[in-house]
Amino acid sequence: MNISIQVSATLYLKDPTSSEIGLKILTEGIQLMQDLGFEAFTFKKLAQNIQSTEATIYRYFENKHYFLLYLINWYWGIISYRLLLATTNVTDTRQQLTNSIAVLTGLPDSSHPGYIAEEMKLKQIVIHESGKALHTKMVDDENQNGIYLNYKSIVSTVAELVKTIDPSFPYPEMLISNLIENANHQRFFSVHLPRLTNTSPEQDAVEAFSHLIIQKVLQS
Amino acid sequence: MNISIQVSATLYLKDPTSSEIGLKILTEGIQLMQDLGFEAFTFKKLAQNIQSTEATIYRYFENKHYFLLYLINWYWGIISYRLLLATTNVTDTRQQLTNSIAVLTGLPDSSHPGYIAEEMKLKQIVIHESGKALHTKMVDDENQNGIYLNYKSIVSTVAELVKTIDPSFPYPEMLISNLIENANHQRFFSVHLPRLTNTSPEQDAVEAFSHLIIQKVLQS
DNA sequence: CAATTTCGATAGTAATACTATTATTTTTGT
DNA sequence: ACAAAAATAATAGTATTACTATCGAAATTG
Repeated sequence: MNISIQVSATLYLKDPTSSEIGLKILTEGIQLMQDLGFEAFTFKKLAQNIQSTEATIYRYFENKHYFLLYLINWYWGIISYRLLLATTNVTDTRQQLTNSIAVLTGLPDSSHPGYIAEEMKLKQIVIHESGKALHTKMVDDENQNGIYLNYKSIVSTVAELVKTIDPSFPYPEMLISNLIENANHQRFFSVHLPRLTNTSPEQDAVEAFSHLIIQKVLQS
Repeated sequence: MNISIQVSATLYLKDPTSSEIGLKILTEGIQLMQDLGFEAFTFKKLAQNIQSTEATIYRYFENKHYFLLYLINWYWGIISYRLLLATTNVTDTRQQLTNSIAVLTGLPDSSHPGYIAEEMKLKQIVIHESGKALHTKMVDDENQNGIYLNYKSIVSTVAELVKTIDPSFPYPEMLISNLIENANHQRFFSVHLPRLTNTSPEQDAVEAFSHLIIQKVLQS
């Protein structure tokens, strides 16, 4: 497992990748967050799962809100890395954008180089729980503390590609943040509210939809 | 205040529009939900605000999750009504779609006929809290109980317009649910994470973006 | 191997999300 | 107008959550 991905230090009290028990908090915590959902997830239950105590987990993370932010940040760190892989040594900007859209809206493929075992679980957590992490009264303070830098930098980087391809397009950041959020939403809908979408777990159409939007909307 | 808008009866134990105190629960509850956010909102605080007791509110709503679902359902009921107003007596399907997109992604205008006082507050609640209502482990049960019918019917109705205009477009429901969700997301970003978007509270570009997408993507 | 950090075990607190009981007030049917 | 029924206020109580505090034992480190 590769946890050397960059996660903002303001998200933890003690680096969970620095000890055995910290790593157990992460791996079991991801699993439990997925199984129970954010609301039912507690540090007490996690402590029982790793045969430790609440107090120990509180030494690593301020509370479960920060724990969730850590996981989401970790996910976007992985995506940043994937974006880099998908665009380096690609000379054509249009191709760079196509590859980036594939990373942002497609499904992770375990045959990819640099595949990270936890990625699928983290993606599920992002799909189901990231709204609860973002839509709080603390969002402005957290933004000040740099907690969304990973995410903002991804949107900014890909929006730059859009600007290069079509400098006349007036909404590059909105377009990209929309495609990212939409991918997660539609995958949630496909499982729980299928009449709201045209994609399904069997026939995933999210990436195709995203490419179509990009193709139709940008002039080059 | 017009509360005769249709809200699914599975959302309440006793109809809050049927009594004085029920109406106070709604109007003060909307305000408090907006002020505190879903996490900090409690029935105890609401009871204090309306000079009543927790037990009374529990007679109307099972818990605060259902109360939030009620408010969101109410909002989509209002939007349904607006959609009807915006499309009746409009003969051109393309114009019907344009008007519908305006209702779904534009800002409510108090000069509109049938303006409902609570609408702006409800919209804010939808923007900030609806993810927390939807992304729970109970979503499938709630869907079975018809709680998302208002929302699904809106997407379905507008997607039909898309199908009429361009029968070859493969993702009508995805397109519409995306534009709806995106409008709320971008308005949140514009206030809290402005680098993720190209709209601002002063210069709202969400509706323009939505029209642009529709125009570029559909062939007619 | 001494000093320091880390951890486990236990206890405790304030707040939350309810449920229950009962007396009083309000509403309703006739 | 009045008895019966329903709704409400007041109060109390419970289980769980989200922490904080303390302290001795174990592990790590310099």
